[in-house]
Amino acid sequence: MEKMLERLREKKVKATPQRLAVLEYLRSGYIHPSAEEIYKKLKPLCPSLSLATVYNTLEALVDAGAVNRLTIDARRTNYEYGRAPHAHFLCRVCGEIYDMPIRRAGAAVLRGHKIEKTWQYHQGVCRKCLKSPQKKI
Amino acid sequence: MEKMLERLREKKVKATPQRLAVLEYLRSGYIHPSAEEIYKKLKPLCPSLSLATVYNTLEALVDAGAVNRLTIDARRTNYEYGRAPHAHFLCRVCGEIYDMPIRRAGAAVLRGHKIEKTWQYHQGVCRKCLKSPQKKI
DNA sequence: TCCATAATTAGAATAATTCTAACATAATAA
DNA sequence: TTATTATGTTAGAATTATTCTAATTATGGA
Repeated sequence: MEKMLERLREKKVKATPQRLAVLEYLRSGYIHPSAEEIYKKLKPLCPSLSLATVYNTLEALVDAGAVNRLTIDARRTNYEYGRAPHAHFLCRVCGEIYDMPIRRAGAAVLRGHKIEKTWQYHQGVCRKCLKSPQKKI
Repeated sequence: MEKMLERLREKKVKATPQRLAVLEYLRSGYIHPSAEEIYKKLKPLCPSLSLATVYNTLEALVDAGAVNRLTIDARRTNYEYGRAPHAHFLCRVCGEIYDMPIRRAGAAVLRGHKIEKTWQYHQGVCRKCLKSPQKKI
């Protein structure tokens, strides 16, 4: 946690109570909540908290590398504490997200979950944008 | 294309002009448009087309296995023609999506694109839902 | 402590997606 | 073919996740 605070300081992200609450909540388990879920969970503990702050905070924490943004579920964006790289599994019945080991694609059962589809997503800067000096990268 | 029509017939998906137009558009290139983009492209060719139909059609085509739904970009859902499995790359500067070969995670340059982050997503039915007989799976 | 900057807040605005209900079309039965 | 039924299409309204706005408040450094 101390390391994380240092990392935030380096990125000029102020360690406010709201941000620490969000970060601590994400760190508290292998969970993948949406912004709304985080807000509902923390609101009783931090009554002044607003949903906009949760969104702002998540953005700041993602930018600082402390939190991962998951786009596995088209209905909402989910977030997790930034641990070692791993894959994710979304249940198409209940919507639950599970952590998974990274592995090659292919239908199978892994950790008891029936895998029906697999995607691999990369993000970065494309070759066009790498060449165009007008946009800040 | 004939194979695809058969597959649709099997799934009881009627081959309407709107559906064929969407499928043909997706098949016409290695493209990853959003519902809105598909609508704007096809509206001049098919003036009665509505955006709701594009959404309905995409849902039917995804269910039939003819089209893939991509959740790489949190701002919108993208779609592609169902070809052989491959990975995707999202440029964080311009938002363009590129097809990529499947490979192990790790930062690198691939096809000229600078990869900064990688995710692997699986979808299916989780072990809990596999066991619960009340929900239809 | 004071100050400048950055963060928080509530509520309004936006935009992607889904829903609704009327109408149209296609498939099936008679 | 004609009638019947099921399915698909449509426009516009509704919903909902997310972003924006502008006023207020808190933070960290001097």
